Amino acid sequence: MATSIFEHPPASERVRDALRAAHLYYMQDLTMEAIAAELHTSRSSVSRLISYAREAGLVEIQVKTPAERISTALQRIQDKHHVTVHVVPVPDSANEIDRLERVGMSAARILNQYFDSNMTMGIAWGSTMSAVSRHLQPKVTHNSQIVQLNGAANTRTTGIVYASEIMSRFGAAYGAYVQQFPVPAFFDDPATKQVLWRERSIRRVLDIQKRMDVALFGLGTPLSEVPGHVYTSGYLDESDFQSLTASNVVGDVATVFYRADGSSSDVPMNLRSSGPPLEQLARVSRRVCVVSGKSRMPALRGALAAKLITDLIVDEATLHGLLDD
Amino acid sequence: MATSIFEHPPASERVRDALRAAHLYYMQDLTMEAIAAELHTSRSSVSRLISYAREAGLVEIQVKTPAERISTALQRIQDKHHVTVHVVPVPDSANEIDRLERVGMSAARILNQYFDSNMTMGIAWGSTMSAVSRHLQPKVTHNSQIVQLNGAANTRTTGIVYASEIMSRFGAAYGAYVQQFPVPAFFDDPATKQVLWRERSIRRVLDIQKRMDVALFGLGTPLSEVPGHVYTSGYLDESDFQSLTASNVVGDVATVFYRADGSSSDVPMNLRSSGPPLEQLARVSRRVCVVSGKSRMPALRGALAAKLITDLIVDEATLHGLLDD
DNA sequence: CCACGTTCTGCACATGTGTGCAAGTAGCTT
DNA sequence: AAGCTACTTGCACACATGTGCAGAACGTGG
Repeated sequence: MATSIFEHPPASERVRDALRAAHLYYMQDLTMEAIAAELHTSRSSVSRLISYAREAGLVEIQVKTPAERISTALQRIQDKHHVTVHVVPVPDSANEIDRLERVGMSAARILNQYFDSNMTMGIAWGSTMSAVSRHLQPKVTHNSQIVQLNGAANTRTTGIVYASEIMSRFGAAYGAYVQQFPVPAFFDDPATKQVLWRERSIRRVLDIQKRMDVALFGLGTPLSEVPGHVYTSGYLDESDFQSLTASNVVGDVATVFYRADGSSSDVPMNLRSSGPPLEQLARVSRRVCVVSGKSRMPALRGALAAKLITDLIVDEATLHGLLDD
Repeated sequence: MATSIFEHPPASERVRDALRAAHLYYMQDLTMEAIAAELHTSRSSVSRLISYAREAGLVEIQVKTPAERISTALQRIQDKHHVTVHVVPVPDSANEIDRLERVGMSAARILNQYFDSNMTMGIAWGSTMSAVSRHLQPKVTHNSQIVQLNGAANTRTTGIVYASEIMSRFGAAYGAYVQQFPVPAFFDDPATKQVLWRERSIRRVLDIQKRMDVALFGLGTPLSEVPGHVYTSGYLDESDFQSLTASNVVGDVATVFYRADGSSSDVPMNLRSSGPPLEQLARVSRRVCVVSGKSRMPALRGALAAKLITDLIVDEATLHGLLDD
């Protein structure tokens, strides 16, 4: 009876039962009542077991759009940019907050198809990533890690709480090791960055970033009336904005800026940014971008032009704007 | 308003709505009530749409056993025979009929992970395959085909109705082309088989069989008190049974017999069988075997010894018998 | 234009599932 | 052994979903 020394019996028995209940429920279409009888327990316990199975990621549910259901306009976009588009249905009446929330939830579910054991996922931070992180669907993985793509400290706060909260949600959902990146989002002086980038502790993180299998990011935009987190929370000052405008920047990924044509070289701000150069990002084999809201459309067009995206998760209305090109 | 000339509007609009409803339900966790409001329809219609989405294979649900939950005994079996085992939970109290039904249902669901567009699946026939066929989960595929592995005619009937019913259920579930194999299960004279096998119409089918990507089969057993379909329905006569006994046969796959050690050469009956030689079967990249009931255990041991199986779907009780080796 | 059969819709009810709560249980401490 | 906390269980109820049925909408053919 005294078995608590082992990790197995207490929690593991629960997993075993949950697995069995889930199998009977989803694979054999038994009702919870019937399952309760088989497991010699009450129906409510079965309900809880199945909830647990879902929450623990023992059950995977996906909605698949048959290829022939994809509109030709969308097909053209996909072919042109070598991108897989996941359309998130959101009523036109929804406000930006709801929209972001729902896209985030869908993105979180879709993500589970792409992330698995032995993988490294790089993630940016921002309002979009925050939304995604709040809806992550747990999934058991081993030997996987999450690495932060760009620093979050700014002149007002260290940004640690905000970014690390996002990071740790990812870590918790996948049981992955979390690698933070404790540097400012932007350096005041490019030289400081150069120097710091030679530090071994920093290079360790940069190396992990270079080897990541999946990159997950939202898009920032300086143009919108509802700008991203970066543009409102003390990361940029007036001269920075002027610099971005002068460079014709339309958006950013992990605080690295690009123009409408997708180019990002010669943007002075990028020399001071802690995010990965976009050429490097483009070498990651899967690059998942989450976009919500029409205000991000110019940024999205630029990101597509820069070939930054392999998988795009976007709300319906924004996508429709894109189709009109 | 008059658009019924096109194939699109009538049925396709339904698919579109079903897809949207399913997405909102499974990916965004909305209640059917909320979805009804978004789609401007009643809650009951949404319930029906989502049912339809499930039935049409637009939604895929799978229960995944985390690797660390697999018992070491099972792990040993898997490693030894290079096989992936899917355990189907069935209460010990269940009778053989229920057991078969439930294993069949689970097998049908699992199968969807393995069969997709541009694939050819070979299937045997028998009581197990019949059970599987009755529970197939539809899935949209293109350019796929189902090919019958062995003939079904016998001295009493042409077996066409029985086997072709199984076949066509598979075809319907996957939208696949169905290739029947209109020959007897066993020839009276091996020479007849040799001659027929040279016919171009027959060789076409044999060629398709050789190129199949997935083989799906149950196991026959001559030993059981509850024998498989082949052993009870006029396929074999008294002398055939004696021949099998003399050859120490423990089971068959698609009416090709093997011994406990997995060997199948020198079994005279096989010269007259219409099924694919086991050496040929073993070259198929995925070979899914469905087994239900302890009576099939000797047949299962033999099939494992013959390395016929890459994926085994088996009820819990039968598996436990196997683990005691 | 009407009569007919078919399909679709929403209502009302039946069934199935989720959850707050109180009682019970197990492990641990004193 | 009693007392404590943390967790689990089943009940009763609230909520969510499935479905038979009657009427509406649609398409078809007379």
